[in-house]
Amino acid sequence: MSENVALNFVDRLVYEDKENRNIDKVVTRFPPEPNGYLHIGSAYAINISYGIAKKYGGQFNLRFDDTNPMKEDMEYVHAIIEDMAWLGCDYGKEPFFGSDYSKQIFDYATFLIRQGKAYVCDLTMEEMRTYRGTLTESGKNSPYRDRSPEENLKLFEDMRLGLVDEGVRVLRAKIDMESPNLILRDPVIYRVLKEKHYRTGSEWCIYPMYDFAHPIQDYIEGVTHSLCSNEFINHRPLYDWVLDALDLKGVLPRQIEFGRLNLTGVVTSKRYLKQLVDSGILDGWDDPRLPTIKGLRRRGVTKEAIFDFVNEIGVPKTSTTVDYKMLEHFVRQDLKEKVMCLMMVQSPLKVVITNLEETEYVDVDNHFSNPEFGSRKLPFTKELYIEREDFCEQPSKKFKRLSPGEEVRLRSAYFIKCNEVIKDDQGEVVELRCTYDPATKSGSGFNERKPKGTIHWLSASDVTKCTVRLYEDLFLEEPSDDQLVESINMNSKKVYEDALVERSILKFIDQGEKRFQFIRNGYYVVDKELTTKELLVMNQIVSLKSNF
RNA sequence: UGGGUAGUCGCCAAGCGGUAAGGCACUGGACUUUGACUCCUGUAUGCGAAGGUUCGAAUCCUUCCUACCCAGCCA
Repeated sequence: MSENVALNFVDRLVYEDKENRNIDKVVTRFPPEPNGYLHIGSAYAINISYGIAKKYGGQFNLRFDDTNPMKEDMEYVHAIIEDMAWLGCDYGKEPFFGSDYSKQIFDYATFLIRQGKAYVCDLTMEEMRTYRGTLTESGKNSPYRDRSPEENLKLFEDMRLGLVDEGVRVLRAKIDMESPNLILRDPVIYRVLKEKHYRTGSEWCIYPMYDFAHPIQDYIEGVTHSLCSNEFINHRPLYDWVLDALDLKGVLPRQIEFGRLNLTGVVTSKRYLKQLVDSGILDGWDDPRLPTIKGLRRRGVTKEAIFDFVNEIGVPKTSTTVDYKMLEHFVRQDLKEKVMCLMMVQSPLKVVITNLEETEYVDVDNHFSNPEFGSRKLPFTKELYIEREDFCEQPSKKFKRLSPGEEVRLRSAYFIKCNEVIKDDQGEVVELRCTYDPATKSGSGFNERKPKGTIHWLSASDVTKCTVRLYEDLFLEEPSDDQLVESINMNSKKVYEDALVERSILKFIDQGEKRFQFIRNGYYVVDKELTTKELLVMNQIVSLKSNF
């Protein structure tokens, strides 16, 4: 055994447990309910369980926790499988389904009944709430608590046969109505649900509750460490109670909880996500502003960046709210070495080089530091475009771009000097007349003057139009429960329909490149959904950092 | 007011009785044909608070304070 370098407290617990209980194969699992889409918080949870399994050479399962026919759907199963594949987490050949264990779980329930540890209860929901007591007052026993195993068996069978209506009777574990932990006050472990299940159809009309099903599912799969988020910490005694009451043999699973991950500027709960998508303000589950895996993917975030990010966060014991900037950092970090650098202008401003007649081709590096990316030729012509924001008629002293009478370098080309500003009737600048200095050619070593700055540009003869979409935080402040939709930052999406990008991008896209750095603008990805033969649509993945 | 979990820089987070790692963000500077990248630089005499034990405490003890979770026939 190699020396254990504990990554976090979960790792440490697993390591000790592995030694103490002589576990030779660590098995973990990720158990999503197929009632929504995976998101960054899921990736974080997956990474913890997957990471542990991988570290100990064990096994990692994907299991659909589908014991509630009211909420689950095959659509989500497919979506989750697709996202898992994209994330590249290997969970063996096939995913598992909790619903495949229906019969076994049912048999365990009858075992419990025979042991006198579970009973059928006729209390209504309201009555049960009353009997349960409160946080400070203990509960009292159900009048049905002492039914005989025989009677319970019969009643439970009636439930299974569909002879009992929903809400009329449930199966409860007989634990302790006086427990200070409300979870242990005779929890319901089976209820009647006559809804069609998306996989088992109407084969069953009773379904186990999470607290009963989960430990059994874990046990059946040989899961040794059932890692889940903090909200289940109060459930652990019940998890252990079930395992113990069932008198199971072999290595029993152990539940360990970790803190949830929250990100500033976004929400991750399925309920909120659904509300947002349903509001119609977003463009669906894969809206690039959403922290869903599909959204992040469409946004252009790489899985490498996601995993670097969640790994850096570690495994906290309490829930945390991490600054979104940290994710952005890892996105830039990942992309900067991977993608080529092209030039794009979001809001073009025409520039005419008055002293240039003949087109000249200049050599432009495809990457800011890595020569392996090669270079390309770009035409330097009389008519150019620059970024509207790179010109200012009355600049402040700190402005390091183009202004009247000042000189800047066009990247990889020449210095240009602005001599004349042409405006339309409204007084808006529509064109700049500039001269270039042939002596200042890029690479010539010219250093007699320093330009104000270096800006990017495009030749009017060598552009292709594209739509560029920029994103900001979906929420500027933590939204409250009832103000979720109202709290949406309506400026979170900005669309530039008149953006121009150098034509060479089309060639690179054909060669399979989807992500680029647009110099001085940021990292962008081709939007697969919106891009057509006629129209190129790009999403900004993340901007470049800027001190300006 | 019951039970549970947790409090280390603005945000994450190491630390596990020997004198406060690291990352993000931010500062200042160097470099620069991306105001990028990179590289330096600075940033908790302080670890929720107060006591105590100890030669020595973020680490052990006591009390207190704060936050989060639990009263679904959801997961």
